[in-house]
Amino acid sequence: MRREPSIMHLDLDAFFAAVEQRDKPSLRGRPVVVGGTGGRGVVSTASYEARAFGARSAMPTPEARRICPPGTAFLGPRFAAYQRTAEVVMAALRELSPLVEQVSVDEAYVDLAAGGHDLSVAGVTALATRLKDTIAAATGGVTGSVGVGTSKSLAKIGSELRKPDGLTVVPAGEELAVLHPLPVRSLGGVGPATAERLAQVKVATVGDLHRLSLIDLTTLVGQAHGAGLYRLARADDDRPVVTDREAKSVSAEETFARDVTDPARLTAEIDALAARVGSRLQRSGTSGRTVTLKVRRYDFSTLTRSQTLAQPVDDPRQIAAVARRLLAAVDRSGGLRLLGVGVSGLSTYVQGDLFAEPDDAQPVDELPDAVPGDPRPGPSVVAWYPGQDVVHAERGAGWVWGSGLNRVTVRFEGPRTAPGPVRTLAADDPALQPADPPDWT
DNA sequence: TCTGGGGTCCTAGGACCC
DNA sequence: TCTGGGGTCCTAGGACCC
Repeated sequence: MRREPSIMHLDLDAFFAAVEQRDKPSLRGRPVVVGGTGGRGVVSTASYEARAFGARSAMPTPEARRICPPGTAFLGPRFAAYQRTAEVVMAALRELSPLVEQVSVDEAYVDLAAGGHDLSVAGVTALATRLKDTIAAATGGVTGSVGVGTSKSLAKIGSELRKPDGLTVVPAGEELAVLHPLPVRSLGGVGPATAERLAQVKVATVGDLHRLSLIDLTTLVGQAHGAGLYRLARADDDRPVVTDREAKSVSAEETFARDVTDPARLTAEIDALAARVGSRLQRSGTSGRTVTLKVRRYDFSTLTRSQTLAQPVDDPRQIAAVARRLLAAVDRSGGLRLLGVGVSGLSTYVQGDLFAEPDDAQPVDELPDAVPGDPRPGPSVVAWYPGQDVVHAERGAGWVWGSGLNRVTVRFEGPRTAPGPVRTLAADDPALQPADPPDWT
């Protein structure tokens, strides 16, 4: 918590719908719902006119169609248009301070202390008022709600307080007076499950929360979460505004219009998802070691299966190969509603001869025992080409294709643009060397 | 005519290592 | 033939956010 209200939070109002109303004047003043328009779609954003009829984000679109009047516009999203508009807004924020943290397309924090501003209440109020005008003018009428406070959480709560087109400055010293009457759901990190647990011990407002001990709170909702809420209830929040965070995972998923059983179709879907993930990884110059498959069954039960590889991947074919194997091990009877493919454990792509292709590889019979006669399996990574070439060969996982005991089929990493061939090696091939001789002591 | 898609963070158990 | 404890990695699931 700072001594002056120097953190600003901006939240664009009903953003997707507002862009649609800006671009299509006939929609202005009318209920607009943006989101999936199919039978399994959900609402991304409802305009305020549509909210008056009960339409909400995350509501199934068919339900929104039931409750909204005739004449309501149901539109699929145009992400490129939203992105372009958001960039105009973010540029306006960067005029205020170099420290801008974009949290999503339509939301950002600004550290005003890094911008050399008058941080009095009057000063930040005038600043925020000018900003709102600037945004409306630059975007052609999109409005935003602004909160300014002594911490991120107070700024965010401030921007929620008077929506749409609102402005709230929480002066230093008034944090608890603002916070305590609010429902616990106002705090970031309190969703339906946490609110329900808190309700069971008669905690409804942040003020109620303030009366719980740290021990009670962590017992109720867990270590990290409890400690975080304990601090938030006291306006104790020193999280900095950070310019850019590295992505930790990349994923793509798809809900099918109707449940899918056909194995060929499922394979094709996995390939398509892996292609999207792989190309995004390659475009961002990154790759990751853990491939995750997500499956939602006909009954909405959802599970994930993941595998961590010896080396990071960004090649769609490799990602797809792992995802397909993971899918093979899950029960698909009854049909699948959704498939997803993700890559995590990201690292900046390692360039160079590490991925060069070996020019020779020969067939053989058996993997070496790590210790002759010892029944325990050898190390999982069985082979490295001397020098630059890497062989991924893991028993029972990774790049072993054809898991017979007597031979191992190994995929050689090729250059990024052209993955190497699949070959079969034998254990007495001099190229195969245990990477890490085990130490049984 | 049920419940998207893209993320982040946390927890818990087991394996493994020292 | 008795057995601690900490740390890290991996997997799976859950809560939450926009």
